[in-house]
This record gives sequence, structure tokens and C-alpha cells, in this order.
Amino acid sequence: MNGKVTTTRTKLERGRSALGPALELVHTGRAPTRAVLTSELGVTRATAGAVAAELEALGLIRVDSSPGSAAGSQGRPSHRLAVRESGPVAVAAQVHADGFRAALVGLGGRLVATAPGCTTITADPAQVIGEVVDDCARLLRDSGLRCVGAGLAVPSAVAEPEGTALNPLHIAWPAGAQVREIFATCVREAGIEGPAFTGNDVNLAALAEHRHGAGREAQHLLCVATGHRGVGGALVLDGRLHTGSSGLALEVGHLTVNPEGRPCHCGGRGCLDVETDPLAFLTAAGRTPGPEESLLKQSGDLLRNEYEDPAVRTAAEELIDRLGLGLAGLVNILNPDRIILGGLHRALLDADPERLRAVVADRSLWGRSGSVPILPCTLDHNSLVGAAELAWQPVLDDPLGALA
Amino acid sequence: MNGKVTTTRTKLERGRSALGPALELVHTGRAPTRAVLTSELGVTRATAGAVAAELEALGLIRVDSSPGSAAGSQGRPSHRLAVRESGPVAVAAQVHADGFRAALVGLGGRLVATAPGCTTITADPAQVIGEVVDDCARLLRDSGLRCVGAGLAVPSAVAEPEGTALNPLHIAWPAGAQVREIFATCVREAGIEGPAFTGNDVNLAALAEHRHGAGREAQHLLCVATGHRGVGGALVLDGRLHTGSSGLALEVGHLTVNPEGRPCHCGGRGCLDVETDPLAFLTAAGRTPGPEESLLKQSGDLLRNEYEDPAVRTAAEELIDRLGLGLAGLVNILNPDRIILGGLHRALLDADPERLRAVVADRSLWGRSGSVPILPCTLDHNSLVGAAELAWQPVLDDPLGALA
DNA sequence: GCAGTTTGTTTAGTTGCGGCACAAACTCAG
DNA sequence: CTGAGTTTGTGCCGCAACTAAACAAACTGC
Repeated sequence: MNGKVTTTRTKLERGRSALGPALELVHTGRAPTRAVLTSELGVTRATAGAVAAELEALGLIRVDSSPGSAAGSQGRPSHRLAVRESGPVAVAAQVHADGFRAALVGLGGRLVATAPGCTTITADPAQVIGEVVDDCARLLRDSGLRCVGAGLAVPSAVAEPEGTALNPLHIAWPAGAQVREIFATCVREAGIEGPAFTGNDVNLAALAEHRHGAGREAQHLLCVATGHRGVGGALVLDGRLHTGSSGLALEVGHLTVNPEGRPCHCGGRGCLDVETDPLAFLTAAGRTPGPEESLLKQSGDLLRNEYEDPAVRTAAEELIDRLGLGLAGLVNILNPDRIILGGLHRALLDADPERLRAVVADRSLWGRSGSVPILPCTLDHNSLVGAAELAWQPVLDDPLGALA
Repeated sequence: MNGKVTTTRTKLERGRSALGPALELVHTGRAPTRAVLTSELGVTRATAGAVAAELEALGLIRVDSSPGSAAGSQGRPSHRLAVRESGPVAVAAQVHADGFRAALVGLGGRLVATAPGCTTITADPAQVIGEVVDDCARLLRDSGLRCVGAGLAVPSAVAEPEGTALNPLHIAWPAGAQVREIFATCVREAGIEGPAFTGNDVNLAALAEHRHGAGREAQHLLCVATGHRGVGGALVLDGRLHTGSSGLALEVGHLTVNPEGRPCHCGGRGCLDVETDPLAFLTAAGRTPGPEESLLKQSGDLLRNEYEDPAVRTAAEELIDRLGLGLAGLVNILNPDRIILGGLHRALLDADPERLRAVVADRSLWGRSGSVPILPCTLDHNSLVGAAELAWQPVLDDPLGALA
């Protein structure tokens, strides 16, 4: 009986079924009071009250009973629901080309503590991840808070279900590094409680922006961002990250945006990847690119500080046109209701929002789908917050089970 | 109290929660017995039995208690669950460039009855839809079966939430025709019971293939198909059609697949739309294209019957290469776990499957995501069956509520 | 000060479903 | 042919999550 292969689904989840959805509403700031919870969950006031009480008993939320805490227009004022400040936290880590960073993130995407981090990384994934996890463990020890799990953001695609980093183009890691396994091992050895998760940084940034930033309430959120080199994409559908069947979706860098463009390592030419990244911008503006790990800052500074320079402006407009063409292609395929841009793309949007929106509307097939709002990302450390979201997810799905 | 704006969610669905999932399992042929139902739903045998009894009482399924109906390996044989032959049906209608068609479709995608249909259509949507709905009503009257609703497949994008046909390129309908409203009105006036739905034909074909055809069990199913002109796409995610935020997703025809290609009405050049459709094939093969509404047949016949002709073969290989490039682009963005091709693309796949698979694998970024299975569609009248799926959906979601 | 409105809580009643025991229908070994 | 083993189907009990309804509380406005 125990050697038997159990079948697909096994949902023995008893207990309050609305507990998870309720927590998610508080987590994303969409349920300020028990009254809202009642209507939003479609349950009776009795049930909503019981659910809130249970979440409070779990130490996750706080019911602010102080009088006048939520003065409404009429009738009895409702008590305010808020995430508990001294509640559990998720451990978040991020590795990128110019270093790593660690943080503790509470419910609601609240940054509880951050470590200054390191500004250079080595070619050994195990060493880098080990160091950042040590930072995490130190933060956690100092805070004295309970931990629900850990999340790591890496600047490469993460293959499912193996959890290997596939294209560490920007950092000198070996292809196929078992980042998930390495991270999970480090987390366990550091004595950090809870499960460990790993994801791509742009994906996690998108998730964070959807829950707590410029992507709130969007049903079909598309994010596009540059690092120092290349372009990354992410899609959040109905509140869940869409990573495709093996984690490799939204590899948007190889849409053709310039038929006469420069050749790309993918075999094509004029790809979004090589036409709209910081290196492309610096080259187009006639500047000498600095070291690899500072291209993003160099190009962003150039765009913000020297936009009056005709060469800079012309280069920016060229990139905006190319980016718009790429976004239009994505709009035709994904039909999002919001687009969020990060990195240099965000700076390009800030430089001339009208031009970018016009190109997207012009080059997407339907005017209406091309008029999708295009916004800059708004969250600090969004990849870190997104990494924490991974760790929070089991709690959001089943608070009782995860905190048992 | 009644003028009040009710809030978002209102789930007062009482009753058996597993009723819908259970029906869906039988509908898609994944639950042949109550024992399978038990494990698949993750409930006890008692509950699964009660659920099956309730579905039988609703007249939707049949429990075959005849001895030996499901001889297993060991233990007590289980009774077979099947859709009831004389159960309710959905009314399905399809309009395309070379005519229209009507059918009745039972659970499990079973074609109960079909009308021969018409081979030409007029420029007035209301007239065409009225005629095909009349055919539907006649079929339904003759059958004497109960009707759960109606679905219509049209060869154009359908904008949400208005239900307007946006690009009737292939049929001479006015842009922005209110096809959903027209269809719903016709259905009501014809005395056909239940709600009426309208969708794009390629989307509905994909849905049908996912439920009953070559797309079974796929989590991320991508479909690409040609009509007479242009290319359509569809994506089924976790069993649900992904139509984007306003119904305009998967407009895949304007991926660039040939930088030096012919200009496209979208403003670009070398788009999938103009490089891989039947007209492109006939032109490349040096044949004179016949009338618009027979391009698909003409090109398919040419490909199947004259593949030995060097000009035909060369043209086919060129189209396969372009199609492969387009599919690779989609693979990079969507990372599907299965691809299904229809129309001329299906014929191209049949002609040289190895070449197509090789191109996709070569031009997609990750070998592993490029090795996705590419299959021909297998279902007859898949758009019709898909249209019926729309009408069945409310029943699958909540059998008790929909058949109350 | 009282009516009106909205929120929170208590109580009782309903019901879906897990757990369990038992019956039923088959295979296989001897 | 018989009995042990295995899997499926069903009846019964009890838990607990939920709704419904009544009541209490806290505000506004006249």
C-alpha cells in the first residue's frame, strides 16, 4: 500500500476554504476592513468575522479596534484590517551582475530589513548563493522574527521542473547551474525555516509589481525590462506568474524589430535583445561603453542628463521606435491590459512617453489593444519583493497548512 | 437595496462543489469509472458515488451497471461511466468563407446531428447568421433533445466584451459587426433555449482539440492554422482558452519570418500572415490562384498530389522554413508543451514533419522548449465542436445551477 | 433624542464530506 | 470448488464550515 503510485490530485485540505483568499486580499491591500472582506469573498458577515479572527490568531493580521480608525460615511465604522508588523517574514535574496542583496519581507510586500549587499560576484554560483544566504540568516537572526520561507531571484531563465539557470549571459556562471538546489541546500544549512524557491528576476519583479506596485488589479500584466545586456519579459495572468510549460516563456528578446539590424546570437538579426538594450543605446549615441556591469547605469544617466544632446536624443528615439515595435508584437500575441517597463526601457518611457505609446498603437493590429496603458515600474527592489512572494505563496494558498 | 452596485464576487454556489469537475472529467474522457473519479477528484468513494448519482439524476451521464462492462485486473470490476446518448445537446454553428454549417453536439464532443450547410454566404451578417440558426433550430426540433445553449464560430477576431467581429478579412462582412448580439437575438427568436456564445473559429478549434482531440492533457496548448488567407492562432492554458484582456490575443500573423519578404497590410514586411498562407504557397509554386474561397483546398491538393514537382517541393520547403521560424518565435514567448497545426499548416507538417520540427528546434532559444511536440489536428469539425464547448461551459462549471 | 444605516456577534440549523464498517464482485492459489 | 486477497460500491455517523436570522453596537443626520 505504501509503494503504490498515488494518483494526481490529493486535496485533503479541510478547514476554512476562504482563509487563503482572505489573506491574499489583505496582503494586496484590497481588504481594508471586515466589511469589504464580506462582500469580496461573497460570504456572510459571520464567516468573514471568523476568518479574520483566525488570521489574527495565526499572527498574520491585526484588527485595529481603536475607535475612529476607519471613519466611513455612514453607519457603524468598521475596524481596520492590517498586516501585523511583528508577524512572520519571508527571506528574499537577489543575485545580479553587479552584486547580490538580501532582505526580509513581510506580508503586504513590506521591506522589514535589508542588507547592504555586495557589489561584485564570483563565477561560482554555490559561493555567491552561500554568501547571500548568510546575509539572509544574519538579518533573520537579528530580527528575531518567524520565517515562512525563502526566495531567490536570479538574472537568467530558470528551467522547470529542474530549477537550473539556463542562460547566465550577464554573469559568468556555468550554464545549467542547479541554482534551486544550491539555494535550497544553503537555506537549510543556514537554519532558515520553510521551503526555498528560485525564479527569474524579471518574472519576480512582475509578480511584485502586480501585487504591490504599478500592476495592481491588472488581469493580464506584461512586464519588459533590460538589465545591462539583453531584454527580459514576464506575464502575470489572473494573479499568477505565467512561466510556460518549462519555465522558459516570455523570452521576448528575439522578436525582430529591425530587419536591417545587427546580427544576434540567436541566428536572426535586428532582435529586440540587441537593438534596445543599454549597449545598443550607448553605441547608437556614439558613446564608449564602460564595463559590462555598469552599462545600465551609464545608459540611464546618459538618457536623463544629456537628452538635449542631438545624438543622444536621436539614439533614444530610435530605441523607442524599436521598443515600440517589439511591444506591439507582444500586444498582438498576448493582448495585455497593462504594460510595465523596467531598466533602460523604463527610462526610455520616461523620456518620451507619447512617442512610445504612439508607436505601439500604430504598429499593433487593433487600435484598441494598442492603447494599452504603458507604465514605469514603481516598486523599489521589486525582484526582491517578488522573490519573497514566492515564499509567501504557500501561506497565501493555505495559511493553516503552511503555518501548522 | 436593489439599486445598489453589488461588489465583484458573489459566489452563492451551494451544493456539491465537485459536481462540475466530475462532469468535466467524464466530458473529456478522463473518468471512465467511479473509482477513477474518486482518485482524480481527491474525495472519498462515498462522495464520488454521490456525485455520479447526482450527474445521472440530471440526465447527463449514464452508469453502465452491466456485468463485465469494465474488466479490470483484479478486485471488483468498476461500473463504466459514460455520457448519456439521449442527454441534452448544445447547438453549434459555424460561418466561414465558403459557407456555413450547423450541428448538435452532446457531452464528450459527440456530433449528434449535422446539417449539410450552405456553400456561399452573403455580405449581411444578420442574414447569414439567421439562416444558420434556422438550420440549428430545425436540427433541434427533429432531434427532440433538450438544449443547453448555443455557440457560433466566426472567421474573425471577436472583441471582448462587446462581441464584435473585428477583421472579417476573408468574408465580406462590415468591420465591427455585432455578431454576438445578432447571434443571441436569432437564437432567442428561434426558440432555442439557453445562453448564446460567439468566438473565433481558430480559438474554438483549439478548445475542441484540447478537450477531445490531439491536445488532450496538454497544459499549454498552442494552435496555429490557416484559412484561405492569413494565419490564426490560439492558446489553451490549463484547460481555458486564453483570449487576452479584450479577446484579441494570439494574433500571430504578424511575426516577422522573412526580413526581405513581401509587404504586409500591417505595415511590416515578411509577416507570417503573407508568407505562409495558401496564397503565398500557390504563388511560390508558380501556380495561378483560383477564387478566394477555394485557396485552401487548391493549395492542399497541390501539396498532397504534386509534391514530386520540384517547384511545389521547393515552395513547400520555403513555407515550412518560414512557418518554423514563426513557431519558434511563439515558442520563445509562450513555451507551450504541445503545438497543433490546422489548415495548410497541417498539410505542410504532414508533407515533411522532420524539416518543420528541425527548424523550430533550431530557431527557438532553448533546445528543450523547441523540442515541443508538433501535431496535426485530429478532430472533424473542430470549430463546431469548440463552439458547442462554449455552450457547455456553464454546465461544466455548475451543472446544478445551469440545468436548474 | 430618535430614526436610519452599516458593522460586528451570537445562536441555531443545514449540509457537504471525511471516516468507517460492511457488502459486493472479481482473481488467484491450492 | 473453496477461501484468501483485492478492489469497488454504499449506508451510517459525526464533524465543522457555512447560511440565515436576530440582536447589539457605533456612527450620522434631522
